[in-house]
Formats: sequence, C-alpha cells, structure tokens
Amino acid sequence: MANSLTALRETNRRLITETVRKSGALTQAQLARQTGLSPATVSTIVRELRDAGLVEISQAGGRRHLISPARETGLVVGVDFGHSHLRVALAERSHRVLAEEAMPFDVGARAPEGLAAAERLIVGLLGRAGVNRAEIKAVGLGLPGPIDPETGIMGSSTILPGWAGVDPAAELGRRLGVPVVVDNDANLGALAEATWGAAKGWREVAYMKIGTGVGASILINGLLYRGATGTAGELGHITIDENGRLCRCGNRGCLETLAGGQQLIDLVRPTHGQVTVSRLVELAHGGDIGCRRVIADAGRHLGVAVASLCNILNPGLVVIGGALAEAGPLLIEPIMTVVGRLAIPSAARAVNVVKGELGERAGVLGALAHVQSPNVESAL
Amino acid sequence: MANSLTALRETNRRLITETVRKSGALTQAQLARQTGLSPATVSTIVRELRDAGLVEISQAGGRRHLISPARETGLVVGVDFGHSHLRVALAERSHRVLAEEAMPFDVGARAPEGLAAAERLIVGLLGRAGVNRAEIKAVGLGLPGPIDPETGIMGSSTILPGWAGVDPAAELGRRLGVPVVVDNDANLGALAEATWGAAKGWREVAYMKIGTGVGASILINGLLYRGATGTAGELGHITIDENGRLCRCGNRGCLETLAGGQQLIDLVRPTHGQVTVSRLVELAHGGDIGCRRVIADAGRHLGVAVASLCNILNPGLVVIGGALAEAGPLLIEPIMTVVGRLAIPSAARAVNVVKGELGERAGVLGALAHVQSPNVESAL
DNA sequence: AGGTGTACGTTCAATCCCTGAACAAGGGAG
DNA sequence: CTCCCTTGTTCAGGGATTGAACGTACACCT
Repeated sequence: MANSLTALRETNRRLITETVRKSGALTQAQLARQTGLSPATVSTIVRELRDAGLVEISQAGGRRHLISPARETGLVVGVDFGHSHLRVALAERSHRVLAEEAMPFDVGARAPEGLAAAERLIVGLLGRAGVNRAEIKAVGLGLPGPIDPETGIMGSSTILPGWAGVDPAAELGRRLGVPVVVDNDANLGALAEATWGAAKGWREVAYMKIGTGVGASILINGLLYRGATGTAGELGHITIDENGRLCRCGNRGCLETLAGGQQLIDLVRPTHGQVTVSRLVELAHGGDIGCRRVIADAGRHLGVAVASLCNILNPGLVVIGGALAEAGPLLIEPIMTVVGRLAIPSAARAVNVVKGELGERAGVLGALAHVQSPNVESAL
Repeated sequence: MANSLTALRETNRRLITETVRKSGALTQAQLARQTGLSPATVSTIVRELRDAGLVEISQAGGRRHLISPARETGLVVGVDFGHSHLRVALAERSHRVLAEEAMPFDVGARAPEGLAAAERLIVGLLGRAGVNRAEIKAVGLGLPGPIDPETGIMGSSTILPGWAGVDPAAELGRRLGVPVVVDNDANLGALAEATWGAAKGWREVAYMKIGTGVGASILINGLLYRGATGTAGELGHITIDENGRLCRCGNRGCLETLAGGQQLIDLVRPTHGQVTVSRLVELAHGGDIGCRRVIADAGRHLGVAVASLCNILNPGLVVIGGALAEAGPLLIEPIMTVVGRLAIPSAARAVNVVKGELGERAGVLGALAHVQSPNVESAL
C-alpha cells in the first residue's frame, strides 16, 4: 500500500504542489526541470490539481501556462503572546498578511484572562478588516513557555505561572470554534525567519530569541528539531555560572539570568530608572556608555552558549531575534568574539551570527507559517 | 527519473534487502507482512534478488522458502587507532567477526609510521586467519581526531600532530589496494553502539567516548549528524572553566582537560605513580578512595556538558564509552546528579545515561559497520 | 514583413510496476 | 483420512511514467 503506484502518484502530486507553493508561480516546463519529472507527467498532474482546485492556471504569453498556488479561500490567524505584549495577525493562506495588531499585555496574568484578551483582539481585528468570523479556518498560537508536545499542555509551572496545566490550543479553539495549533514562541520565530527572513535557504540553523527571557530553537536539515521529548533548544537555561543568580526555572546561573532582557533592565535601573528593553537598546545606539556595556556583557554571556552550541551542533547560521537583537553589532560582535575564543576553530569559522530580519513580528508570522504547513517538523 | 517507476522498484528492492538483512532469515509471507507489499510483488522481487545473488533461498518445510542475506563473498576490515593502541578486525559482510587483534601504539607517531603499522597488523591478521589478501573488499578506518568531511584530510594539527594534512583513507587505500572509508573514532563508536550495543533502537542519542581524550558524536533520527561543516558533536572541547588549563585544542578549560583520561592520570600520579586509565578504574573498583574521587570529579564535569547537551538536543539516551566508562556507576551517578541539577527538568527526566556495551571494541566494530553501510549519515 | 528557430504544452502508444484473485502444494488438527 | 490453513506462484487488470510526435505561439534574424 505504502509503496504502490498510487502512492507514487501521490508523492509526485505533493512534490508539484510544494514546488509551486514555494516558488509562487512557474510554467510547466520549469516545473518539469525542477522536479525531474517528464513534461508529460507534469501536464497530467497539473490538470488533476487544477480540477481539484489546488492550483490556478493563467495564460502567460505564448503557449506558456503560469501555474500558481490556488488562492485558497479561508483565512488564518496568528497569535503571539510575548512576556509583555499580545500580537495577532490575519492572513490569507498564501501568506499575504491582511491586518495586524498588537497590545501591551502581561503574560503573568492567568490563562483564561490571556485567552479572553486574545479572543477580543482577534474579533476586533476581524471587525476592522471587514472579515466574517466564519472565514477563519485555523489559528496558530505562540506562547513563551514550554508545551508538552504530546498533550499540548503547558508544563513547568515555574516559568509561566497561571498557565500551568492548561491546554491553550483546546481552550482557544473552544472559544473561536476553529482548530488551533500551538507552539512556543522561539520555535515559531525560527520558523518565520526560515520561511521569510534571515534563515531562508539555510539548513542547519539555531535561532535565539532574546526578549525578557531567552528562548531558542533549532532547525536541522531545514526542519524544526524537537528532540526525544520535545524540549530541544532550551538554550536559555543552559548553565553559564553555577553559582549565579536563581532562575525562574529553578536552577542557578542560567543564560537567561545573565543575558535576558529582565536582567539588563535590572542592571541599569539604579542609573537609568525603569526602562524597557527597546528603550535600553535605543539609549545604547544613542551612545549611552552604561547601556552599551550591559549589552556587550550580555553578548559575551550569549557567546558562551553559542560556542557550546557550535561545538555540539555546528550550525551554519545563528539568528538572533527578540527585542535585544535590535542592538545589532553592539550585541553580535561580543558574541562572535567569545565564540571565536571558546568554540573549536573549525566550528567557529563555519558559523554566521546575524540579526533576525522580522523583528518583533517574527512570533506572529511564525504562527501563520506554522498553521499553514503542518509538516515543518523533523520526524521524531 | 528520480520518481519513475524503475525508481519505485529500486526502492522496494532495497526495502526487501534491508528487511532481510536486519531479520536474518524470513519467509516470503513474513516479508510481505513486514514490508506491506503484496505477496506477488515479494515473489517477483525475491526472484530478482536471487538471480542477482543478493539473497539466498533455502527450503524450510512445506512450501516455505527461507530468505536469508547472501553470504556475501568478500570480507571487510576495520581499523581503529586509539591514542595508545591500534586495533584491527576482520569480518564477513554479514557482520560476523572472524578475527580481531590489537597492539599498543602511540598515535603521536607520524602518519606514515601509523599507517605502516596498520598495514603490517592487517597483513599479519589475514595470514593467521588464512585469508587471501584479494578477498578484502573494503576497509573502515577510525582515527581519534577531526577529519574534513569534504576532503578527507586530517585537520586541526594541534590535536594530532604528525597527521595534519594527510589523507589517511587515500594513503591506506594505496597501500592495501582497496577502498578505505575514514571517520573519527567517536562517530564510529556511536555507530557501533547503535548497531549492536546500548543504543540499538534509539533514535536520539549522544555518544561520549572518554579515553585519553574526550570525543563525542550525535545520532539524530537514528543517523549520524555532522552539522553544517562536519564538526558537530565536539563535546570534548566545550568550555567548562574559562580559566582552566590550556587544552591541546588551543582553548582553556575544555571538558577534556577536566575529564579526559590524561588529566585523571596526571591527578593520581603523585599518589599512585604512573598508571593507565584502565588501571585507575580497576583501583577505583577495588575501593581506592583517591581514584574514586578523581573519577567522581570527572563525572561531575561530564555532567555539566551532558546537561548542556540535554538542554540543546534533548536526547533520549547518552551512551558513555571509552576506557573510563568501565568505571560504571562510579562515573555515571555523578553525571546524573549534575544533569539533574543543571538541565531543565523535563530534559533531565527524559535522558538515560548508560555505559556502552561494546567496550574497547566499539571503535573497530564501528569501522566495520561504517564500511558496510554507506548510508548511515543524516543528509547534510 | 517574412521566414526560421525555439520553447512550450498536449496526446498517445509503449513500457514498467503493483495488486487481487485464482491455484497448486504442503503441513497440522481433529 | 479429511478439512482447513498457510505459503508461494501465475496471470490478467489497472495505474503511472516516459519518449516521441505534434500543434502552437513567440522571438529573432534577414
């Protein structure tokens, strides 16, 4: 069954749809060359796909037919909970974003309030975009905490108290009446950068999101890697200083306690008063010596973790996202310096460390990417 | 071409040969059930394979035919250079080891001498086994240092001086007149444990070889993972103590300088005189408090690295190999303790740390495994 | 402007492959 | 001994891919 002829056909159908989806618009000849199939096969499969409504065909000069992914009816919504904000986006399936909106929100609140706020924001966005609620086909949801990949339930109550034990996907799905897929914000950010941003085309990638906390995610062979039980990529809680400050994860001296945005804010409070991470970065760009210093220090701590990562995984690219990434070279140069010193030379030479291109939209765009392509994960 | 009908047939042929090879001997009906193919297909393919000499068929009561992998003609040789020994093995393709031999050898010697010694040992082994040199079809070679995956040339001259810049596979191949595949000893050890030893059936595995130095290798989805440029898994040179001792890799405080066998030997020299790692382990098992202490300390340092590994990769299994692994619980319990303290709880709960089952034969068996199945690596 | 060349998409017969059903052969239970 | 089950083989039937042939439309050169 699995290897029958019909399975082969199915494989080729999928191959063509995928190729079309990725390239946007292609002629049949191009398709044949890219997929390695013969023009004859492409011709018949394209006809099938058109009849099934999966692709659209438009004349394009000469005998050329331009094959493009069908304007899928139905819309999708992405939701991204940050530590201090809530962001939603509305998009066509073809990835075109129609509307987007954010509001400040403290994720420390309890889950029901969070989900209620998300629902209100979504409904409001739909209203302003003039979209009927029934057009929404699916929702992608990002949360800044660990999610059990089996059950979908939020774990580790110490990281996100008020959310422990709830199943956010089921809960939000119940409220909105559509399927909801959930993942943590770092995974979604990685996905977004890999789909549209700095990691496009790279296969071995690490993504680090440095906002209030530090999250991370790994792409292996171009696909999300989750490890044996779904917690791969927790670089934020790697131990940098065994005698360091207590971390909300229960251990001591985690990277997050040294390079997380919260720590940086605490460090400059005596001299600069209460600021946000973004404001801190702004001040650093403006030349503030203290802010530059705490950012550089954070970079050095991050460098230690990235160096470990390089030795273990030897990625070709490390993308830095989150609010602190906006510091750019002020953060990345110290990282590189430390990586050059601590990682084995060949791995250090191989790695590129760059700023993410999607900024604070990475999470919500990743949620859109995730809900539209379920097969983004590396096989368990 | 790639998805043509003939490719489908090729896939199914391979599926059947693989299934046969793994199970040893099967009837056609069992084959059909296991592969999901129809009995008719199995029948024709089995006939093809018999004609091609890839499987053998024997009557087995009733109408049953027992399909078994062909006693492949030709033999293979595995060679494993350790830091202080040289080991070779002779095997049938079906993995049955015919003869094996080891000799002390200092890898610090220059490459030509090392390869000459290997050649002598192989030739001697063939002689004693009564095997003609022409029967050898291929050789697998393991070396305790980094190898450029593109060129096959030994890199990082600081780790294995005397071998830098040489292409050991080509060199040994020239001497013996057969193809030689080369890889580092940690990768081969991992492969061996995954094929016959403690990691059989596991998919997300880290293997650490703690001999004179510390090497490591990672299996993702059951396949060797090499990273973007082939240096993934260099856990031995992860930085544990930034102000620690200089390491031969050029950095400071690498895991190897704290938990490598050489370090342990140095530590007990004042009190116990010059000993080998094996002797040190023996003394510890005998109750020697000093030896127990240095092993436990090494375990704690290893635990720091394994904890990082857990946070980043979330493996289901960590296999400890190399001479120091024989310390068993004396080494593994401290590792687990530290992992429990430093890794995030869900990753720490998921991981099993066990001793390798193949002992000092892991490297040479891995060389045999490697040379017999070229497709053991995760796609780049 | 006209002719020629080239690339594109479609059609069709040929070829290859998997499968279900029918069938022969043997072993085991009652 | 008979019935029943399992096993392996054969054969026709239905799918799928491909190479070759063909019609078409644009581009380019003269």
